[in-house]
Amino acid sequence: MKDNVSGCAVEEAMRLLGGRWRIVLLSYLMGGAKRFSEIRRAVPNISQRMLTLDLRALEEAGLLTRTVYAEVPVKVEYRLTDEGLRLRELVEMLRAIGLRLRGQADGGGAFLAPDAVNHSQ
Amino acid sequence: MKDNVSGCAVEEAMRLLGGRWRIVLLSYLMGGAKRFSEIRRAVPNISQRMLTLDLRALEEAGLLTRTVYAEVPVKVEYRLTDEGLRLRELVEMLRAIGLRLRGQADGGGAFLAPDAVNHSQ
DNA sequence: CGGAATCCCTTCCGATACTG
DNA sequence: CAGTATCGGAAGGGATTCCG
Repeated sequence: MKDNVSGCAVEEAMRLLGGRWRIVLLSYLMGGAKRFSEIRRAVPNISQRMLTLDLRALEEAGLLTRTVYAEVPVKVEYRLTDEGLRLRELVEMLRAIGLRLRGQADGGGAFLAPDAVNHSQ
Repeated sequence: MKDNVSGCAVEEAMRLLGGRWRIVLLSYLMGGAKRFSEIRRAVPNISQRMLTLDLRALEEAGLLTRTVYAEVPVKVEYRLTDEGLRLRELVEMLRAIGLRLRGQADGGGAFLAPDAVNHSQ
């Protein structure tokens, strides 16, 4: 029996973004539109299955668009919508929190630094 | 061990806060220290079990403190630490996102529910 | 190239019963 | 009052294989 009175908005937001990878994907796409294989290379730890599922979920939520180019090798491009781009602040805040909770300056490798995310496509 | 090049910071943060209730609990505690039964009443949908587990996890992460008063009816008080209070901005942002997502929800049941856990002090 | 389908394991989460 | 213990279902997530 569902009773979303207590669920409040926070719960709904977490239901969309609370997975292991979704915010990571949003973070990467902050740098501009990417194709499937690019994302795979950038986020090697995610399985292909979860990448597809998460991208679809984010698409359905209106945070990104998926464009299929019917070329000979199929090309699919993912691009944040205006709505998705609004989450940049949230993404950076979560990253900062993660770093602070661990009490270190890991930096997470390449693309997660605030400025590194901004490779202008 | 895993390489974790793909966004360890965000992943770590989501691992701590990504559950269904934890940010809701933090949200409620933003209004000041509360005791166990108070939280239960404020967030009726959470099971006692999850309430205990989540509070312990947040305590272990240093986001709140748990104080036991050895009175006749035992009293336990939960209070956000300085570190926990820093998450207010994140909580507010997630709430805003949840509300916005709700407002533009397409198919999956877009009804408005009151935000019962809005204790933004 | 960018998936979809299948299988299987782990984690999350709720209900219930019991305790200091 | 504020837990703990135990069980079982639901959901999340990974590996592999097949397909247009």
